Amino acid sequence: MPTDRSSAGDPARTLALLWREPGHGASGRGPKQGRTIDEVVNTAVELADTAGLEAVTMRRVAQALDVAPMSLYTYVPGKAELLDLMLDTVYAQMPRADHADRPWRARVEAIAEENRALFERHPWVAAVSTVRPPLGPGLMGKYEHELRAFNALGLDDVEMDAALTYLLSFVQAAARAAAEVRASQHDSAMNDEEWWAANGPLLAKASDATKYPTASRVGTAAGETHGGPYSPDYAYAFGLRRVLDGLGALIESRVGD
Amino acid sequence: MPTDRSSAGDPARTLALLWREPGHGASGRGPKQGRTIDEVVNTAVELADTAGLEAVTMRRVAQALDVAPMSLYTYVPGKAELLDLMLDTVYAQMPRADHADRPWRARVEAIAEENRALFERHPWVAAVSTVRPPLGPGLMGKYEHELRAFNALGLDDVEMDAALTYLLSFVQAAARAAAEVRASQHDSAMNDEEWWAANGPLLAKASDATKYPTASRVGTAAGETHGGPYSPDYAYAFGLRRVLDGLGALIESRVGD
DNA sequence: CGTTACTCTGTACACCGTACAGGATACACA
DNA sequence: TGTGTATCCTGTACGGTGTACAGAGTAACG
Repeated sequence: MPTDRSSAGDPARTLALLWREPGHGASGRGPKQGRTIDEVVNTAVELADTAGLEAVTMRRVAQALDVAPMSLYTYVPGKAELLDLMLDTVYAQMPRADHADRPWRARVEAIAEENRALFERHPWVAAVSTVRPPLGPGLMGKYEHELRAFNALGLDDVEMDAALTYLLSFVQAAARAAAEVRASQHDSAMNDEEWWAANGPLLAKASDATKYPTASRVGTAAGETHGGPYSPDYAYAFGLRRVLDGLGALIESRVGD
Repeated sequence: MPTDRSSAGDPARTLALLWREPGHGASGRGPKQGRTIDEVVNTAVELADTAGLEAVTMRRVAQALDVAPMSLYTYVPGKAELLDLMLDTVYAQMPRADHADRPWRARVEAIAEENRALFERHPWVAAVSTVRPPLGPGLMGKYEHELRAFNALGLDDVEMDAALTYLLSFVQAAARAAAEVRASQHDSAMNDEEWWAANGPLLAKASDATKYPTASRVGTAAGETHGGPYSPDYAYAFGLRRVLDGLGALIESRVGD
């Protein structure tokens, strides 16, 4: 359930919020705000971390801040912009250690790991859309940092962006799948093994192995190996190697390295 | 917004529905159902195709069938199971041409294209979760067909499953991104170019290019090349080459080919 | 000191999935 | 043939969502 992100509403207002420009209530007239934007955003992030993105409702955020729901709209134009601010905040908190002296594979793998850690600490991030990202300081710093991993590899600017997008898209897809697995185990009250045990026999009866020989052989082998129909960890490890090899084919065709 | 899928409720009931087992109202007592399950599912699919997944509500599906909303619950245990049936239905309609005589790259690329076509005809499919897929005839046929592309490449069963999962995950992520771009252009009343034109200058003022030199250089180059912040077509073409190269490194390490 | 801009709040609306109870229907069986 | 009963269909209702709107209170400006 990727929740809606800003893109609606006034882009200028959204940018001003992201960069914390003083605007809006700068005239000073009227009562001061009882909370700060950062308190609102941090509360929402904590709520999302502990209770999931679907728990981030204007009413619940307001309740956590001990404020009436409609008061939030004096801090933020709407929920979409709040999500933008949440995203940029967690982006800003990511580590930015310099990897310049390491070989390119290690650099790229480090970027992947940093993002994997982000999705582990904030699983809800995997569920929100990242086309048209929130152009705040958090994203800019992240983008700058991550692009550097692709420096001096013989790629042109457009290819650098594409390579990074490709890498991040893989990590996000893996994290999304992992989050979906966790969610399905949580709200179905039966874990993967139980589900597999309950569905396997029924499935064998309904579909016969003679009609889908490859599928039943491979599916059974994979299911037994992973202890369920899908293993996020294995999929990430397997996929990351392919991603690195795929980028390697491009990079090594450009520079001897 | 990946909507919830079954996994809740009785797995046996769901499987019986997917395989169209006669069960449930088989006793014949009472009035006959005025619609068929297929009518319900097909109506929901059409609704999703033309108006998006968020338009698929029990009320709207019922209205399209000229039936009271609660009547749907005599055909289907709930919305999650309806989604399972929708998914399996569109899976069943995918082409299954035999690619056995073509080289492996062409086979794998054909699988990618078939899925890309699926996501183009039914954009909502990209938004629903595929861990714990609906184990119906549609999915089984698809799985069987797609696994064959990885036959005789020296991969063991677990690797075949992982390779296919990796490929499909890429295509789905690309389709998701494409759908999100379309959605953001649709509901924000401004297309990517307008958004870029509106945000570019503001962004340049807020963030300065000296602080994010790589980001602004690369971002500008990519934005100008794609006519916006993200080009789904370019990302797909770029990514598919990397995916094939990455799988190639694995495959060619197993068999001389 | 009055005006005015601003914060905060309660109420209300349209929508969602679906639990529940009751009426209509048509087969199974005495 | 009459009756019991399983099933279909329906209307109403509940708790949830984001947020539009109107009003009350507050503090700085002219």
